[in-house]
Amino acid sequence: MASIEEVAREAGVSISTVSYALSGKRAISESTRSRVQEAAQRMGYQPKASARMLASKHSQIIAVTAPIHDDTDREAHMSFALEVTRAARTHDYDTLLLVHDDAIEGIRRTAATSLADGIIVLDVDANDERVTLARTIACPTVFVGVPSDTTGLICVDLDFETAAEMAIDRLIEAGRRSIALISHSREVIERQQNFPLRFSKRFCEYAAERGVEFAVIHPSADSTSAEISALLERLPSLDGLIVNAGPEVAWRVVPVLESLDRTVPEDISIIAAGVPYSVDRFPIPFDTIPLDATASCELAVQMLVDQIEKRPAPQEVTLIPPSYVERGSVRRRPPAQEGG
Amino acid sequence: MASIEEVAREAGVSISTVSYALSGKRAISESTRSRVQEAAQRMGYQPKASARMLASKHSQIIAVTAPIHDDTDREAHMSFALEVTRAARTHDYDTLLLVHDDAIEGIRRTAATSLADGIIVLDVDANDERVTLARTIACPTVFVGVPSDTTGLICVDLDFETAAEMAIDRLIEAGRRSIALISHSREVIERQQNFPLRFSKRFCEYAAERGVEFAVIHPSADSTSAEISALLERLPSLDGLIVNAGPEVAWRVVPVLESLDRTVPEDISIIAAGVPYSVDRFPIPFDTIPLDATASCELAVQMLVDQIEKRPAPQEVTLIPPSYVERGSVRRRPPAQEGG
DNA sequence: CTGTTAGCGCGTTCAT
DNA sequence: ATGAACGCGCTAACAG
Repeated sequence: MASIEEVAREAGVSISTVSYALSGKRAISESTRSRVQEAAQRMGYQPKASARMLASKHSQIIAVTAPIHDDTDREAHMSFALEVTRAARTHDYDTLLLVHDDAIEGIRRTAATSLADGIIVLDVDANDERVTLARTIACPTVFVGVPSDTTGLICVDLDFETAAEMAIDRLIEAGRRSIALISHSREVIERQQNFPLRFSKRFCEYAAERGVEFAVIHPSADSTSAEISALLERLPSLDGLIVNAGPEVAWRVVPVLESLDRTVPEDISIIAAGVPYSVDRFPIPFDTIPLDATASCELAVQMLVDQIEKRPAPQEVTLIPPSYVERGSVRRRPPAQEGG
Repeated sequence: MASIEEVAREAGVSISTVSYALSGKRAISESTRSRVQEAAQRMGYQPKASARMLASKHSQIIAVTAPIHDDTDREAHMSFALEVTRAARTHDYDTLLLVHDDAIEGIRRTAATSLADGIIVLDVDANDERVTLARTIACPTVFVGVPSDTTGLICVDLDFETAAEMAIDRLIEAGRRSIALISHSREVIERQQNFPLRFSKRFCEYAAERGVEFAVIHPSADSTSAEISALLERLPSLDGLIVNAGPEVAWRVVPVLESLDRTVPEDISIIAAGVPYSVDRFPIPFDTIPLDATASCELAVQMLVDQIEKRPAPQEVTLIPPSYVERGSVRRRPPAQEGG
């Protein structure tokens, strides 16, 4: 309510002195500074956001675009939005949520009106329309996720390729030789959400490289049981599973396997990889290569703020190295009797 | 990028003419208006948000506070945040997300700096600290949820009391005489999140009124099975269940009942009431009295915008009448053989 | 009734 | 440490 002018009067100094005293952008004698600060305190002075924005050319607002599809995991979405917001606050930014069906409109508008100083793009598809847009607007943008053409973009994400390798390595180390990937549903794949694609692509390549038998399925929550049954018919000697799918699917895996007379982790060892939810409280907790929303978002916000504040952002794509958390769903198997 | 001045020059008129032509707040001859509009279009003119805010004293921004606890249902949270955002856009407002641990700070700051024109409060506890704060700030506020003392507040929510009655009535109509409520976890209750309290309170009152046997349990996801077993020992003739709990609990109910040799809906009929998630794809879809995020949020935003734009908001508390959706989880039971 | 001039809102920052 | 210009759009008051 109180304006800078009233504070100035109260403290018996000029307006600019108040501004400098409070912002610290110029040296002010200790006595005046404290008088000013007390006056500001007393009157509950808060600079009007609009005036500050107009004068400083910074809104201290970051727009977050998170389009919602029917198949999006809202829980994961919320976690990322939450973490972006948290991280932004540590840099003194607020976040504007753009979840409208027309993401393009929101981005264009917030950028064109200088409502937002920068943009965080969540849930990136391989050929995301927001990619093209990001190149045309003059507003710092960071993608949490990696589209297929990253030219001129700044992207942050878990290193899904290495995660896939790591998961396979672990299973092979445990003596597993027939490994399947339970990937995301067909809808997600068709929409070309990119991290499931990247993960499954590298899974296939690397499994072939390492010379193990492998397969990929794309169940939805409803079809989990049927798809796993079919999988076991195709790969009767299946002894390793990597789960890179939504929680609804993931948490049905063990019950389904048990109904098919397979024990976990003895008959079949399981790793959840690149999943943003916690698998602690599953019937059998899975070894996990977590998709850490906090880490991705903090890094993304950091890079965005660097861009906004003109610190040069060095590289286009930053991949976060995966980590491995053991919880007992992978067990060493005695070497199979060779050749039957 | 282009300013109003450049548009004025391009169109060969004064700045104010441009403003009036674009805002429509005064009549402008058709010829000039179209010239102005074309010029604005051509130059991609968008008024700078900060300047507009400063001049108009409106930010066109609504702050949304949604504190996250360990036990909050992030999916539901996201749905509400999403719906508020959608609704806000239809009134030409954007939404600022306040999920910081310190909700108070966020509210105070956005209100004091006039960053936000109004505030939507989600996930309201019975004695929510944000209630006191809302009374002290001069910023329009609407609560989605009803705290215990609503003096001077504007609140919108599902009518949980009537929902409880409706669920009981339905079960009694179906010949059920021993009804339990599966309520939210103990953590939620201890935090005094208010709608579970309101629902279970009315459930007990009304069940007693109607003269049926009743009980309430508060399982967490992990303890669902154990708590339901115990419930059946306490109420061996249990034949009706009302579920007002999170999805993790809800979706375990049927498997647990089946493991205890109870069939649904024959032995035990079930209604999900006041839940914000879809129960369509449960093993057995439940009859539902939905907690409709869209309806609540649209109404809340409408009332907030009315307040902001000084249309008088008449009442303190607006309760949305519940609706009943049949999906086949309630079945009429032949009248029990009286007295054994 | 249409168009213009002028002043405002409120911090920030340069030049003195 | 201060006065004054500035950022940019809105709108009341005035003129044609």
